[in-house]
Amino acid sequence: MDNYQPALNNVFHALADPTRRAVLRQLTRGPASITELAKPFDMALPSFMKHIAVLEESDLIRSRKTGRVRTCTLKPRKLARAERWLAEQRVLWEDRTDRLAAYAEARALKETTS
Amino acid sequence: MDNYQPALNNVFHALADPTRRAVLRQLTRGPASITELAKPFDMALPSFMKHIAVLEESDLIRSRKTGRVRTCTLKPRKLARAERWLAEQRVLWEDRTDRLAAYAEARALKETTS
DNA sequence: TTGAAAGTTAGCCATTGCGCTAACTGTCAC
DNA sequence: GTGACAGTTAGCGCAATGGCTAACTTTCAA
Repeated sequence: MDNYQPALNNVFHALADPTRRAVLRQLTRGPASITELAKPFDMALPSFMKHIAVLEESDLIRSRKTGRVRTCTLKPRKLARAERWLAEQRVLWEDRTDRLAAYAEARALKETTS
Repeated sequence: MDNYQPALNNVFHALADPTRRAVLRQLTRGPASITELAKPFDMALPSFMKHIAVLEESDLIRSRKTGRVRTCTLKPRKLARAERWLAEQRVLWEDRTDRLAAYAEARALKETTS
């Protein structure tokens, strides 16, 4: 079932912000430093770093510091997990609508033949 | 690009709460009334109804009142959109890792033949 | 060795999120 | 028509979110 699943809480929360989604998208093109990632955004660095922290706590990215530059990398496992949860709901939903459609069809058929 | 996309903000925010995810899952089994949906949760009704409001504002469910009972229905279009966004990122990332793998392989081959 | 670059820490502020209780409005069943 | 049932409204409290500035640390390059 959907018992707790705190990982999903974090991941979906992280995804709920457009800045963070844009960062993830940028990281699909490869690793990047904080300032590189921050460049497109009209935002003070400390504010931006909070977004990075959220992404890292949700395990969607990893970051490693060498010298004075911190490099971020995408960590797509949790992204895949979120996708799987959504796909699962869709399947449940589709199964149900399929059954409904089949039922309706059977009913309609019975109607015409009776 | 990921320009704004306020719909995704709402959808991911809605999905970030385990109560709301559980409600969605329940709704895959078919429409249900508010009190029916609320039953599994140890929560006052007004609190629960805020969750319903969030789900409705994010366009993940629809609700309609007849008599004194309000019935909720899943509205899976936005769920599909969220899934698509995630799949898109995965594809971008996989493309990139494929190219990297191909590059590494080509390099390794060149190494052994030189 | 000194100045700029890249982060980092600390602290402030306004808004939103998520829970509660109390009291109210309709509707249904008897 | 009266009581219970299903939901709704209003308002409170606290923690988290998402932005800011100011000041600091560490590293690199000239």
